[in-house]
Amino acid sequence: MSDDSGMPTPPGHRPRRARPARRPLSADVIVDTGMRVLDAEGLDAVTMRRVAQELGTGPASLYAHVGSKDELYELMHDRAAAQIRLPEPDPARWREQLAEVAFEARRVLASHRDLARVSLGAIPVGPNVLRIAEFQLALLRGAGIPKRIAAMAVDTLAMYVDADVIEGAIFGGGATGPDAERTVHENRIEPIRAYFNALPPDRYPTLVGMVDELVGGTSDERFEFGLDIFLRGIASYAPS
Amino acid sequence: MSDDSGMPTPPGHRPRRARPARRPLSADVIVDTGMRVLDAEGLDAVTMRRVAQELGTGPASLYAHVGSKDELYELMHDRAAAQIRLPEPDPARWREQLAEVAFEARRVLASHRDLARVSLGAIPVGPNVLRIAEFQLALLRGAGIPKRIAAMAVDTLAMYVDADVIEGAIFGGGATGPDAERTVHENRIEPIRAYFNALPPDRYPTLVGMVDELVGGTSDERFEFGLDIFLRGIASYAPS
DNA sequence: TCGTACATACGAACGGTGTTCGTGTCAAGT
DNA sequence: ACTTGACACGAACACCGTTCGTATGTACGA
Repeated sequence: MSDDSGMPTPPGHRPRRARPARRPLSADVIVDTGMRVLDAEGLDAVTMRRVAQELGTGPASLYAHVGSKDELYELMHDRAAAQIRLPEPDPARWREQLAEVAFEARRVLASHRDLARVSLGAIPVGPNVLRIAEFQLALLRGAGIPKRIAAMAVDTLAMYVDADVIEGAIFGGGATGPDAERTVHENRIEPIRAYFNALPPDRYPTLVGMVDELVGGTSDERFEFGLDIFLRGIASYAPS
Repeated sequence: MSDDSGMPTPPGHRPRRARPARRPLSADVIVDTGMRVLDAEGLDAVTMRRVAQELGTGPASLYAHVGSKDELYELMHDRAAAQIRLPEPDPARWREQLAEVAFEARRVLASHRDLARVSLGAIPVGPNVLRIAEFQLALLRGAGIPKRIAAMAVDTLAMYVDADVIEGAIFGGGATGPDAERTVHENRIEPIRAYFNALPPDRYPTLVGMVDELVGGTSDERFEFGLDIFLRGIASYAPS
């Protein structure tokens, strides 16, 4: 990436365009730019106009390479799914490996702000999301889980990961600084605790007696809790 | 509801307004109207302008009663939660009752199109969603489930219901007619099956061998499957 | 009964959105 | 050198959430 800003136009070099040597537009650079905006400002900031502006052009230019905003979102989702690393399959350790993949998928998805909103309720079609599904299905089938159960398990597992990331994204909000956790706690958690504590105890007797447990649990704890229950349940369908 | 359309204005009755005897605007009628639009055309159709138009006024008038569109959405969500019927608590049947509530919540949420998108990732604050939470917590605590586990369980359960309804909403789309199921099958399921069948078997060997199981399972089957696993997992934390 | 004060209603506008159309421009093929 | 076809993009359309200032009807005090 050379930086020619500040250089005057050489004489005789009639600029062939307003922006000389324009970068070739393509679906890839559009998705790239979308990911940059996403990571910096969240999914709602990823608009056609914003991405076009970032590329130094207008929104109409994008539609030659991306069918619609939703299609761009799906391409971004598959791009993110490409970052999910899969271990070498080891059928003997299928439960551990399924948990590994779930954690890894959660980590990657959560690292891209609220991108998970796209994947929840979207039918997996991209090559990378299918790659994950194939891995999980192979693991389950290798463990002797029936087809019907394996199919439902993969669906439910993806749903669980997506939903958890979405829930986590409404807190964090994306600010990942050194004292981000403290700020989040003060600004988000504390008001909720106060609200719950102020609830009428005669109407919600059990709830007000559990405020600490309700607002206190870490997102990681809750994820691991649900994942463990789910995997134990699946294991009950395995032979042996 | 009388119908005075077609009647001329009686002489001497100067209309006090352009729309005589205007109905009083209030948060309640705004939420009512929002629910009507939601049920008819889906959440995306519920815009400030659309609701205002339905009420024969402009969008600015709504802001005297509802703080923002998001607040309207939350009010609508709580209104829907009011329709969830809870059984008489019976601690001895806590597992069955928890399943009952989950099914009932799913039924009600699904009957309002994609309203579930609002509730996923929203902190429960409305009186009606808190009423559900209180019921579930009381049931779990009554069964001897530890506070920490019970808190995570209701969180996860609500998340599961919401995510399932959202996933279901991208199919159905809301069209609930006599032959709706057949149409959905032809227009949505069949293309997906075709796409999966056309996938390269060398890259996705396990997946292409399970197409029927992947696209075939009913939404109800899958929900019951996950719910059963989850409740069995929770039960393992109960004493006895 | 009249005048005033107040809460509500709302027209108009601001700055944004996704998407389409028609035109313009470039580079490769003949 | 000329044609052709793909791509870029300015302008516009029809929406969106939200705010501001003004108009209006009602209730109340004098």
